[in-house]
Amino acid sequence: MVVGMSPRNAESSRASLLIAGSQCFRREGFVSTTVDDICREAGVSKGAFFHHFASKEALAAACLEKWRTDMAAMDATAPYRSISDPVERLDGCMAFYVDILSRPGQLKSCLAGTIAQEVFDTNSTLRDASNQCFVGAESMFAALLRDAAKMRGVDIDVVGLAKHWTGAIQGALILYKASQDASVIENNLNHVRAYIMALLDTRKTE
Amino acid sequence: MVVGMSPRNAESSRASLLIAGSQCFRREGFVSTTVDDICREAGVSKGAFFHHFASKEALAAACLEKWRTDMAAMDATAPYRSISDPVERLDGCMAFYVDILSRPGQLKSCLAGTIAQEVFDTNSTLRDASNQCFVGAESMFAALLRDAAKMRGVDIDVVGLAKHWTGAIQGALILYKASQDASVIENNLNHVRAYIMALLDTRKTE
DNA sequence: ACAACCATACCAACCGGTCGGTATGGAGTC
DNA sequence: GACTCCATACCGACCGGTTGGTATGGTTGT
Repeated sequence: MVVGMSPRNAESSRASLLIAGSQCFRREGFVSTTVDDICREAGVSKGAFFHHFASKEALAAACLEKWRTDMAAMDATAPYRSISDPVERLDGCMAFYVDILSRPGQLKSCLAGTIAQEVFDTNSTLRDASNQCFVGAESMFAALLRDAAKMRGVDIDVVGLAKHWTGAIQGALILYKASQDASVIENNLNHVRAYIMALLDTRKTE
Repeated sequence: MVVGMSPRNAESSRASLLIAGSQCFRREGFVSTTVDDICREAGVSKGAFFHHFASKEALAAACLEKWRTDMAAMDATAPYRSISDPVERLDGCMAFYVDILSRPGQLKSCLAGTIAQEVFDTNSTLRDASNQCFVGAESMFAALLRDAAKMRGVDIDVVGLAKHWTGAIQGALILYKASQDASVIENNLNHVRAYIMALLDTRKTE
C-alpha cells in the first residue's frame, strides 16, 4: 500500500460517495437529493460522509470537478481520436456523442446542466463549477473544429459552433426528460452535425 | 360585476399567486421555492394560497398550464405573424425569439424546462405538464416550417426541425445560466436559424 | 498511543400542509 | 330596508416530518 490508505478503506468510501452523489444529483437534482439518499446509495454512514466532505455543497463541487475530468478523459480516449483526417475525426466525435447519449441503458442527464439550472441564481460556487464543465467541453470541441476548418481552408466561428454543439446536447437532454422519448437526442444532434459538416463543405467562392 | 367576485378580490389573489409562482420557479426552481416565498412575492397569506390551490404541486401545474397558453398567445400575436411570405414569416419568427430572449432586463428561464429537469424522475404529472408546453411550441413552429417548405417546394422533416429549434432554446438557456453570458443565446439560435434557412434554399436537384 | 476512519444518536431549523376562526357581501324573507 | 343565513375568501398560529449538520464514542492500522 502507498503512504495514505488508513484504516478501513478511506479512498473507497470517498470514491463511492462521489459516484453515488453524481448518480443521485443527475436523477433527482441537487436540491431534492438528501445526504441520506447519497449515503444509502454509496453504502456508507452519515459519519463517513461528513468525514470526507464538509457539506452537501462541497460534495457537489467535488462531483462536478470529477465530472469535468471524467468527461475529458472519456473524450481523450474515445475511439474517434484515432481517426487521422481532421474532418472525419470531427464527424466521428459527433457520431460518438450521438451514440453514447442514445444508448438505451444509461442515464440521460448531465450533472453540470442539472446543477447549473438549479442553483444559477443562488449559489455562484456551484454555478461556476458547472460552467467549467461546459468551458472544458467547448474548448475540446473547438480544437477539433479548428483542425477541420484549417484542412478545408474555410473560416468558421469555431468558438460559437462549439457552444452551439454543447447547447444542443443540453437542450436535447431536457426535451428527452420531458418527453421520455430518446429519439429527440439523435434527431437534434444529427441536425447540428449536418450543419457543421455543411459549413466545412462551403466553397470559399460561393 | 358578474356573479362571482366575492370579498376582497379572489381572482386577483389567484392571479398574483400564478405570476409569483412562475417567477419564483423560474428563478430558484420548483424544489427550492417555498410556499412562503411565493406568498411573500404575491403579497398574500399562506391561508389564501391553500384556499386557491390544493398543494404546491397544484400551483406548479396551474403555472405550467398558464405558461403554455401565455406562450401560445404571445406567439399568435407577435409582429412576425403579419408577414405574408411563408419563408420570411418563419425567419421573422426565429428573429423574434432571438430578440425577446436576448432582451437585457428579462428573466432568461423557461418554466417548462426548469420544472422538467427537476421532476422528470419523481413527478410524472408535472413532467407531462412541462412536456405539453414543448409539444405546443413545436407544433406551432412545425406549422411555420410546413408553410415555408411548401412554398419553396422542398421536402424537409418539419417535426424534427421543430424539436431542434425548441431544444436549441432550452440548451442556450442552460448555457446562459451557467456562464451568465447572454451572447450564447443569440449565437446558438442564429446557427439553427441559418441551418433552417439554408435547408429551405436547397435545390431539389442538388 | 495516536491518528485516521467511521457509526450512531441526536439537534435545531425549516417546510408543506392543517385548522379554527374571522371578514365580506350577496340572496332570500318579511 | 333590516335581518338572517350562508358561501366564498382569507388569516396566521401551529404541527409533524424531514434535513443538513454535529457530537461523541468506538474501531482499525501503524
